[in-house]
Amino acid sequence: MLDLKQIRENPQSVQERLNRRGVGEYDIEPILELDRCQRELETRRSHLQARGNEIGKLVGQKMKSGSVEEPEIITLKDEGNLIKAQLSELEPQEKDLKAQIEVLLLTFPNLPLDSTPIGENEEQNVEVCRWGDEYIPENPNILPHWEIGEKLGILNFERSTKVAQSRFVTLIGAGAALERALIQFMLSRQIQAGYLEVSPPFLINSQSLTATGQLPKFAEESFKCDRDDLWLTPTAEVPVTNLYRDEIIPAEQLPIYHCAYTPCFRREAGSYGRDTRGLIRLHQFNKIELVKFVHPTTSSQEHESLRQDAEAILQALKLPYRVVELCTGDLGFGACKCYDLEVWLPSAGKYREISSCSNFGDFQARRGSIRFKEAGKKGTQFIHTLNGSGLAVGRTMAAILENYQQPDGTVRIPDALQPYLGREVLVHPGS
RNA sequence: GGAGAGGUGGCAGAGUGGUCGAAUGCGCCUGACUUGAAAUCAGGUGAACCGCAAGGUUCCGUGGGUUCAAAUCCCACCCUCUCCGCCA
Repeated sequence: MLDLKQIRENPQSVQERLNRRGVGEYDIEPILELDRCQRELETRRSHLQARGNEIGKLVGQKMKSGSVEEPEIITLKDEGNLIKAQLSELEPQEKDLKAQIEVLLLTFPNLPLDSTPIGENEEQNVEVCRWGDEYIPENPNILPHWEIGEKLGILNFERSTKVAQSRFVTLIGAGAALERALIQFMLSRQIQAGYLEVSPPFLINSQSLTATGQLPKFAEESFKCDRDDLWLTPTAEVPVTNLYRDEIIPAEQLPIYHCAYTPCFRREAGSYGRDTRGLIRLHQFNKIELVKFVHPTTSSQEHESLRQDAEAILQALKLPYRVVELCTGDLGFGACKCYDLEVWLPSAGKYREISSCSNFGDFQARRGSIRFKEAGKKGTQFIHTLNGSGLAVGRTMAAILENYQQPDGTVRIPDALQPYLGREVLVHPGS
C-alpha cells in the first residue's frame, strides 16, 4: 500500500513514478480529492467530540456535588444530545470516505525504485548476466522434458487429468524421488545460507492475501474454499510474510530470514493456450521460497544477496541460466524492484523463469502492518520485505531432464544432487 | 459438532459506568553507584491520525445499541484456549 501522506505531500512525484508502470493506468487525483474531504470532516468531527468530552466531564463533576435535577445539568445534557445527533451524521460520512480511500489505495501498485529500468513490457527487461554457457548441452536432439519424462516412466499427465484436471501431474517412482530430493537439497542449502525453515499453513485467509498484494486485484488467480474464507496458497510468500502481520518486531531481531517448502496453487486464468504441456505451468507445483524481513536501509543490498542465494542453487546444479531485471512495465504489483532468474530449456531453445526475486520495500509491511521498533527511539517504522524462489521445483526438474539428457535417452543426475537421490542416472524402466 | 473459559499496552496481567489510555510486574530508555558489567536505587517509557504550533481526536477482539459519559451495561459476530465427541 502506498503511503497516503506521501501521496498528499508529493502528488506529482508519486504520479510520475506510477506512470513508469504504464501511462494513464493509475490516477491519484480521486484519492487526493477523497482525502481532502475526509480531513475536513475529521477536523469538524474531532472538535465536536472535544466539546462532547468536556460536557461529559462537567456533568460528572456537577452530579457529584449537586442534585441530578439542577437546570445547569439539564442544559449540558441537552447540548450533549445535540452533539450526539450531529456526530451521528458526520461519523458515517467520514467512515465511508475512509473506506473509499482504503479500497482505492489497495488497488494501487508499489512505486518502482529509481534503479528499476523504465520500459513498457517484458521485451524491455534488461539482461543482467548469464551463467554457465559451458553447460549448455551440445546434443541437438534433446526431447522436451515431458516426453523424456514419460519415456522414463516418471511423469504422468494423462492420468492426472482423470484425478483432477489438465495442468496437473503425477510423479512416479524415480520422478517422485527426484522431486523429494530436490526439495531436500534446496532447503538444506538455504538453511546453510542462514534461512530458518518454516512449514506454514497451505490454506490462508483473505486478510493474508490482501497484505501481500494478491487481493483485491488478483482474486482470479487463486483457488478459493468458499465456505471458509480460505484460499489455497499461491506461493509461500503469503503465509510466511503474514507470520508477522500486525506485529511490532524489536529492531535487534532484524533481519529475519525464512525459507519454506510449500506446494503452490494457481488458477492460471488467462493463460489457456500457453505452456499446455509439461511441468512449466501447472495448477499445483512445489516451490522453495525465501522470505526476508529487513531494516529499510538495508533492503537493496539484501535484495542482491537474496538473488545470489537463489542463483547458488542453479550453480550447484550446473544449470545454465541468465538474470533479467524486470522493467517498470513488467514489474509485479507489489514489487519496487525485481530480478528474474531464467534457466536454459534446450527443447524450447530459450530461457524460462525459474525464480523471481523481489524487493517490496514497505509496500507489504504497510498492508500487513508489520513494523519494527528501535530501542530508545520513539514510534515505529515499517520493515521492508523481500522474497524469491529458491527455486521452483517442477521447473528445476524440467531443466534437469533436458539439460542432463544423454544421447542414449538416459538422464544424468547433477553431481550435487546425487547424494540426495542416491543414484547417478535415470534410465528407462525396461533397460 | 456439544459444554465451558477468555480476548486489555512490546510481553505478562489488574481493572465492572465518570478524573482510566488504563494499576502492577517484566522489558526498554536516562541518571546515580561501579574500572566495566551485573545487582540495586531514582526518573522516564503504548500506538495511530489531524494540526505550522499550542493542542485535539481515536484505539481495551469486531460491529451495533443504551447513556451527558462505556474497557466496564445490552445485542450480534469473529477468534483463541480447555474438556467431551468424531477423526489423520
